Amino acid sequence: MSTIEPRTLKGFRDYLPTAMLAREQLIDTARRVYRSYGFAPIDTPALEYLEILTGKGSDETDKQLYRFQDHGGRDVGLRFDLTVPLARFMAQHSAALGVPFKRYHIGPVWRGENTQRGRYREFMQCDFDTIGTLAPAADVETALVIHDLIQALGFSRFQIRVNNRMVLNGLLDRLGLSDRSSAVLRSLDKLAKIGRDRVAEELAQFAGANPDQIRDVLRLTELTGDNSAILRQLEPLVAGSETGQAGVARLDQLLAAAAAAGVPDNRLRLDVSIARGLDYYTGVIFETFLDDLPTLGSVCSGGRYDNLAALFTKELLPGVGASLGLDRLLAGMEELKMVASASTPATVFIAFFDPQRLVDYLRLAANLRAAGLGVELYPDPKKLGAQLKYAARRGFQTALVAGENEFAAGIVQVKDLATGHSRDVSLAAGIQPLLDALRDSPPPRVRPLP
RNA sequence: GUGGCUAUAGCUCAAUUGGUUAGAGCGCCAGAUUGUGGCUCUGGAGGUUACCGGUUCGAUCCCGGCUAGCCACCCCA
Repeated sequence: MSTIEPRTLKGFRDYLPTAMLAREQLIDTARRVYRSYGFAPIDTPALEYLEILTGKGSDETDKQLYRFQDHGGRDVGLRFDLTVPLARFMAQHSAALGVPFKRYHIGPVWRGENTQRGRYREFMQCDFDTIGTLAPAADVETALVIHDLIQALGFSRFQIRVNNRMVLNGLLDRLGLSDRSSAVLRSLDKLAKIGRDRVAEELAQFAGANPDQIRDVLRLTELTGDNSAILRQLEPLVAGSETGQAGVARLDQLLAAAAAAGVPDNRLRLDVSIARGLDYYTGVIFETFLDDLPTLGSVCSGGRYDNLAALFTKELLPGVGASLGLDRLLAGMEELKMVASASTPATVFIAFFDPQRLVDYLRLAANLRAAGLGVELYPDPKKLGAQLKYAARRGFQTALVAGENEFAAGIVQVKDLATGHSRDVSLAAGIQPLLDALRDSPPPRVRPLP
């Protein structure tokens, strides 16, 4: 009988324990950081009515939607991100929730686009957003969360690039290009990659800009210096545009506040050429790049969107937030050797050494688990060497070895699997001395870069 | 979605101008005086050369298709 070839769809992946432990640890870290700012968890369905999802991001995102008819003939789609479902969610529940509402949402999203390193068709996003306030404080807080998050995940060399759509829109308004802003921004965004000459070409070709307009847009690319220097050079460029000036003011405020809150200047960089992001962004925009993997793309992006919920309700529900691309970040961390090779979540290994003592091993394991430790008891009374090898491979921190001699003496051998050293701990006075011996910090599963 | 490159054991790679039983290292399993792993030694398992088809006396090798991965475009986490 022939077998079915086991395989997975393009862009979809299996996760083995080593990868999954790392994923779960990243999720735990994100959850901890989000909660520390008061964001509360929500969840929404993977599947939405198609009309909820279409027309929210851009033409491109509509093309990438996984869509089909369900068994009842309804047109449905898999969510493309977590922000559009949030807009729907808020329109439905804002009365019950009240504003401002801060939520985080961790879950998979699906995009039917071509795959590459760090680009998958199914991937996990970890969003946090603040809904129902236009306050600059919420923008600042978004930057702080991104910073705390990436740092908590073990990175020290990264850059959050920040810009504001109002600055760009104000400038384009002044130049009479606002009706072609998407095309202009798309070209401008490629600056770092294709250079200013080709940006100029594209501006003429795709945005129909005249030479004067092109020259003025390209002035944006000539800004140099630190954040405050760029701000000063930006001011004259938006002079006369109320929107543009407001945008510069908000950037100024954001950068000053973030710096005051302890974000180093080199980690939060004003970059007027970052423009992309989905069409729904209206204010501040964030993108986060790892210094050591600049080609990986942004691992945490977001911004302010003041009109998104307007598609679902007449109520004014502005929002600001960002999304951590967990799977992309993990792909980067694997490349940077930041992912530990442990494949067990437990730290304590108990060797099944004496076949007559199963009950004693089980009791010991139970006592340690009751104290909050992760404990695995080997199922077979195999050769001790083989058991220790198994334990070391899996990444256990400590092995407990007890045979006839130890039981007779009322002790257990506590073996540090990293160093190979072991010592005897008495069980005569109860489990506490053993717990003390095991209390040493558990192995880090993700190593920070030097 | 478009274009290019690639595809051999769990992983990294070999295999003379297409030639018969496709190899190595690492890993895995089992041993090396019946209580201690990471070093060493021995043995073993594991491949319809991604899959389907074509050319040929004969295909891992040449051709086509398909699937997947990577790169660029596009876009994005």
